[in-house]
Amino acid sequence: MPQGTSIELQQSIRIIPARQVICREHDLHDVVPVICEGWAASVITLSDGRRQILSILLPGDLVSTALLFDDRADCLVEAITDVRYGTFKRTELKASLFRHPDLFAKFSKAWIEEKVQADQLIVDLGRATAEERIAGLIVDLKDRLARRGMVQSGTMEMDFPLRQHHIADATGLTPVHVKVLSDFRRSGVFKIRDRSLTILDPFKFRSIALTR
Amino acid sequence: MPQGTSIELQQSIRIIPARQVICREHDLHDVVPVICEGWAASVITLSDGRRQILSILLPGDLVSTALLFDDRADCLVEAITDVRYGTFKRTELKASLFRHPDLFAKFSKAWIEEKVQADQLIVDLGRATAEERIAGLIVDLKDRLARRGMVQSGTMEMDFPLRQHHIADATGLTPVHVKVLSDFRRSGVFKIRDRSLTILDPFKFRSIALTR
DNA sequence: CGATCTCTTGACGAAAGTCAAACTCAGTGG
DNA sequence: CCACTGAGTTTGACTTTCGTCAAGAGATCG
Repeated sequence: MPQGTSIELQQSIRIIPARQVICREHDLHDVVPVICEGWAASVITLSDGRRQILSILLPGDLVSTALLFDDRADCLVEAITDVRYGTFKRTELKASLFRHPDLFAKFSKAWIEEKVQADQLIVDLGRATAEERIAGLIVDLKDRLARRGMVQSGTMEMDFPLRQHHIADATGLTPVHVKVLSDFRRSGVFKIRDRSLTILDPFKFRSIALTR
Repeated sequence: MPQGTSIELQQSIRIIPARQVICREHDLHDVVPVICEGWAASVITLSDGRRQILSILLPGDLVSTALLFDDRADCLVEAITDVRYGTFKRTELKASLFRHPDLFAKFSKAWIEEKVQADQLIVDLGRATAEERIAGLIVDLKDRLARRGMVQSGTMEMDFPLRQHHIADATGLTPVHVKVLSDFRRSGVFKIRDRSLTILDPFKFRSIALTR
């Protein structure tokens, strides 16, 4: 969200290798992390090992807008790829929010965006079939990457570092049941190779995903 | 959230009978509604008729914190019972948010609460069984009602105006499959009668709901 | 090179959905 | 007072979707 947030804010940069934890559930933090490079995921882990990904974080994403007003993280944040992220001091960020109305506007937009994403996921998990969920996840990622200029406009190709267990955890399915993926590939909707996804039939693809 | 929000804010009171719409998806509003009395639900409707309840609104609830910064409602709000609600002018409310730090604090707390609720629902829909979802819904309602002093402390009895289709829409199940309810009643965990629910075995009940 | 991830497939079972019928319970109007 | 209606609930038989388990085949990485 904070492209062009060139205000006087200090931020320190950190790097985390793939699969490592960026912040833990119930940890206390005086900083707010923002992803600069790589993919991450916020995930809830249940006592019996079941996992649910709440959101996949892409470059430019604030880990959670709630962290601006609460120092207790409410979920685990894991790096999917190697991740470079910056951290803003909460007190400073909060203070400058009041001093800079345009920053505040950007922030409230990020928050609404976050809520819309969450609501969409609720509908997907509550009412969509396995096909619809997976198509929905990929359409969503494609749109968000496109907004960042991270989809090759000609070939519709993009980075796609997700493992099947990521897809399963994000869609509420099991890794094995992601055999729907194979069906998609066989029917020529998209292809995945070398951690990279190409959409072959954008129209058909979007028609599978859930429409409101 | 706004108990004790005794600032100079104007609010007009409206009344809506059960089953009527309080605000429609994509409607534009210059006011922010707050439930004063009765139960309501924010719900997403898909083109083919599938429905998903995003949240059940109880007395004292802001319909959505996002409405403070966006005039476009992102979901339908329906009255479950007869509902009395107040409406604040957005511009006024927003302005006084900056003038009154304690109101801002209350508001950011409401927002975090809203996000925690949404995340919990995501986990329930993504990873919980039918039993766990229904128990989770009821435990959640019980806790929220208790915080409002709306549960009889001795008998653990509370208003419960939800129809089975509400429960189904809230848990991502079908009305018929809510036969799990019958199982619960048979096994003596709670009873429902005359739009009123009594928890008979609180401990067992909470142990069924999903624990993080 | 093992050792660990990762993906794929298939057989089987469990959970949840669909369809249909009967029953309850308020209204409602003759 | 009594059919008539319509929404809501309950039940059972049957189908579909998805999960579980297990095995094997590539990857990938020290």
